[in-house]
Amino acid sequence: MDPESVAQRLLGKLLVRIYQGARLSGYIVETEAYFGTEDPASRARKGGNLAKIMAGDVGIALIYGVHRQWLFNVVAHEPERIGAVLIRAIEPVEGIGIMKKLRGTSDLKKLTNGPGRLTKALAIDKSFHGKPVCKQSSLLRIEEGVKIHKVLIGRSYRIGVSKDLSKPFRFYIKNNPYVSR
DNA sequence: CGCCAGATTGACT
DNA sequence: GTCAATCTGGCGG
Repeated sequence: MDPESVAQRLLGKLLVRIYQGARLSGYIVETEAYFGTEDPASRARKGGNLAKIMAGDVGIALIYGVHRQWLFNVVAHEPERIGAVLIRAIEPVEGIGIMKKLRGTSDLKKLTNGPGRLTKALAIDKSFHGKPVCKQSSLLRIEEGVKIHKVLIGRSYRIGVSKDLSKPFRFYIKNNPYVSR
């Protein structure tokens, strides 16, 4: 399936991290789709390891490091193509106390409302790079969540990229307080 | 191994 | 709103 469709379908799903035996989780409320050579904002555009992973098996975690943060993506694309979905924000559900400790803040609204923030709150680092997120046994996985009605899904251009495509590829749940700024 | 751009965040005016 | 710290990844030498 193409990244654009997957990005929308991931909204409302539960992102689960098993951390020291405890469940940390949150509903995915904001995503962005990234492509291959035709996407000026994608690092896969220039080839390299990231492009290889983005062209490989779907449902694999891709951890991308930038600005001293880890950004969490899931590989998703059609056969013979390149693509991934960036998870930009989640709504905290389980293990909120532990997440606050990992993030070093008690402000619930700012706990996971950004790509770098949610990886810190869930203790996601490069050790998850290349690991599957669709397996029940995985320490980092995506489970069924709540169903999001189509009319509640907003769409905009991607955030923070210097050169975007001519079509908006950011998706978020409208009126949800946990989407990024 | 050095160089440089960048999918961010948090502090400060 | 503005600004700079800080490090990963790709590439050239």
